[in-house]
Amino acid sequence: MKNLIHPAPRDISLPGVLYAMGDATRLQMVLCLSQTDSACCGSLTQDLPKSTLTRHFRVLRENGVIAQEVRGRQLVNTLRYDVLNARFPGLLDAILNAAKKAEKNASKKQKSRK
Amino acid sequence: MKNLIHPAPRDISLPGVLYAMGDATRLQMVLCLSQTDSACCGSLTQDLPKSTLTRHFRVLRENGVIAQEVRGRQLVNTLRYDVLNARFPGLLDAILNAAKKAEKNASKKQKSRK
DNA sequence: TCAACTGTTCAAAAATCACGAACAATCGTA
DNA sequence: TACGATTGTTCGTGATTTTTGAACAGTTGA
Repeated sequence: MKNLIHPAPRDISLPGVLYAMGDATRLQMVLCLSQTDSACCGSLTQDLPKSTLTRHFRVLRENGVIAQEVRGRQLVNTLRYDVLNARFPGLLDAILNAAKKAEKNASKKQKSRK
Repeated sequence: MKNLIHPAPRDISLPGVLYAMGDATRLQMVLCLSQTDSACCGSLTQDLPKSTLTRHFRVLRENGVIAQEVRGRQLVNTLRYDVLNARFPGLLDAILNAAKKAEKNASKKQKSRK
């Protein structure tokens, strides 16, 4: 019933990946997936309406950043780590490291973007 | 007369940087600046209207990716390489390397994003 | 079967983006 | 100084994208 489109590795574009992660909410999602490998990020689920989350996950998926798999009545999201790493070596780690650092700083003091 | 706002290094946000580069045109600009260190990218200047270029450069500047300096009647754009590298180690190189590779592939065969 | 749960779709409002036209500042030259 | 050419900005409008609530659809467990 679900038609989840995932781009093939060769169809993952660099601007697409950067765009997908160039949003504070989505970056948080990716960071969360990289650490917990869980289906969903509970902390975000509480803050934003469902339809907004649906869209953010779709953007991440359509740009090749995550994979989504139907499991029962919920969707399991996983970071396409190996695929991304093969296609853009070092990129994901650099982003994740920077995001982790930024998160640590933010925990001391609130920050906003742009 | 010009009021060119440049964020301080500590105010450069990761989502902001990714967002700024998450656009094919702007990524091209950054790649161009990384290679030629010239004021402007001639190939782009021809394709897009001036007002659009103004906006793209502004997005890059306001998100801390480039610096703009008035020199006579033109603007000199430079990549804030050292600043970005200090703040997000490895990130810029990973992006630039990926962009270079993508550019090479694109030269054989036309590609589009998203 | 049915209620709870998870997520999608749809539509409308808000925000952002692209771009042409008019404008502003600077340079070189007379 | 005056003027034309050059370079880039600002503004307004239409197009596109994003957000979000409300209604809907599929799955699970009792």
